Amino acid sequence: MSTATAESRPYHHGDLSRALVDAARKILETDGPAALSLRAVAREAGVSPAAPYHHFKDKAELLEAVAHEGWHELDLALSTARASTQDSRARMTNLGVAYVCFARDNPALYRVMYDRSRDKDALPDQLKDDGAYCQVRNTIDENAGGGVSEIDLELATIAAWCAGHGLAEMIGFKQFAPLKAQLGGEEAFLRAVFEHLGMFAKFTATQD
Amino acid sequence: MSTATAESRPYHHGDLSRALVDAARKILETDGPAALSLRAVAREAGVSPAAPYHHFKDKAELLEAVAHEGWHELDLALSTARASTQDSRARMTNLGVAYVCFARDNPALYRVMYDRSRDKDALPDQLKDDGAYCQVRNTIDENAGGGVSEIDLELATIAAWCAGHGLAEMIGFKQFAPLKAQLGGEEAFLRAVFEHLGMFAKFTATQD
DNA sequence: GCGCTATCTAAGCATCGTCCAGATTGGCTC
DNA sequence: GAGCCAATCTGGACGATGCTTAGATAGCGC
Repeated sequence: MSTATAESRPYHHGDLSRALVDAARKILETDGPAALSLRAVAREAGVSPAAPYHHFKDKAELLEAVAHEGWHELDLALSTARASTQDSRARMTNLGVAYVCFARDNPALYRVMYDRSRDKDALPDQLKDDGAYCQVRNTIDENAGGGVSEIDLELATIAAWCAGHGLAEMIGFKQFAPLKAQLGGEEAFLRAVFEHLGMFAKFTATQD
Repeated sequence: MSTATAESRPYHHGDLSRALVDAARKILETDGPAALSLRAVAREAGVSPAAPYHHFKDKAELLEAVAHEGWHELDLALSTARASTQDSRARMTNLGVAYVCFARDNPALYRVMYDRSRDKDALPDQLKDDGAYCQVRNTIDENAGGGVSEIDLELATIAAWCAGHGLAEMIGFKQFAPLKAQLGGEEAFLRAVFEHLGMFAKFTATQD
């Protein structure tokens, strides 16, 4: 038959790549990373288990596409945070808080993003050029007034990024619950930790 | 037959739990986390695929045992690092370097350790009482001369731990290679990042 | 309107985690 | 020392997974 039945999709989907990525993200949000099988994605998209292989080489390549979207959305979140204040010290803390909040609000997506990175032993390349990593570096540079050596700037960015990632992975840990309550909520806890990090102390300590 | 053939083990292994954990660790080191199936572990231990279920409830419980050993060994590594110098500032950096080096030298084991933690949304409990986390907290307390509030001490420990974990997960990333070369090796790179973190700046900045 | 080719399905393979029924045997009781 | 219980281990099975292959379908350029 040339057209689909009332229930089923037409034989050719139209935009399966897009639909598969959307299905994957829906499963991630709903059931978490453990439930994210290629077959489940195909099921969610209403398509046979083999169909995805015409759009992605394997499961890893699908996850790569999902991760790519995640990094893009993280970019946006950091851009917003960076523009949120004029105070150079607060801006840096806001950036950190925004980073961790993104991970907290999209835990499964964030996990996929970093799992892919670890498999490749590398962060996505676009981060360095105009992405989230670049935003952190620029913010540090602005805070320091521009007179920082390239190597110091890079080290400070790495330090900040690692701290943010570590906190992002652990923000939900049960052991932190009492401290969060004591400090008046999760965001207050986050700010306190970031301020304790004293990162960029090298550049901003004299302004204290 | 009552005894085993020349090739095979006796019907009852004797200490299968131990052998299974060892087999799992061997597979982790040799082939990485992706190759770590329960069946492969059983194969490595020379036992049927169902045998492990008489010693561990499921695969997760086996991994839990592996992770437990990993945390214990991390404790030892940090103890050694902590005793390596009298200088309070250097001691803290040494602790961080030792942490990351452990992760670098046991990447698959470290991954299992944290994967288990994320599944439970908690670090292992013994860390708080007399384990690695406790060592970091004590070292910070010593550095600060003891006059730190409980809450500040906790925040600083969390900050340090998160930074260490973040760096541990990314130390192998390709993007850092040029910087490592420029600084004269991986350990020099590590020290530089940790010093840039300026963590505990709150407690030690005045000693600069 | 024809055919090329991208897209999709159906069926199958090896592997996985887990369970069950039954074989084996170490160690306690008498 | 004999006998039995319970812990341990095997073989086989089930459903699910990632991926491949052969063949069905249909959009699109000519």
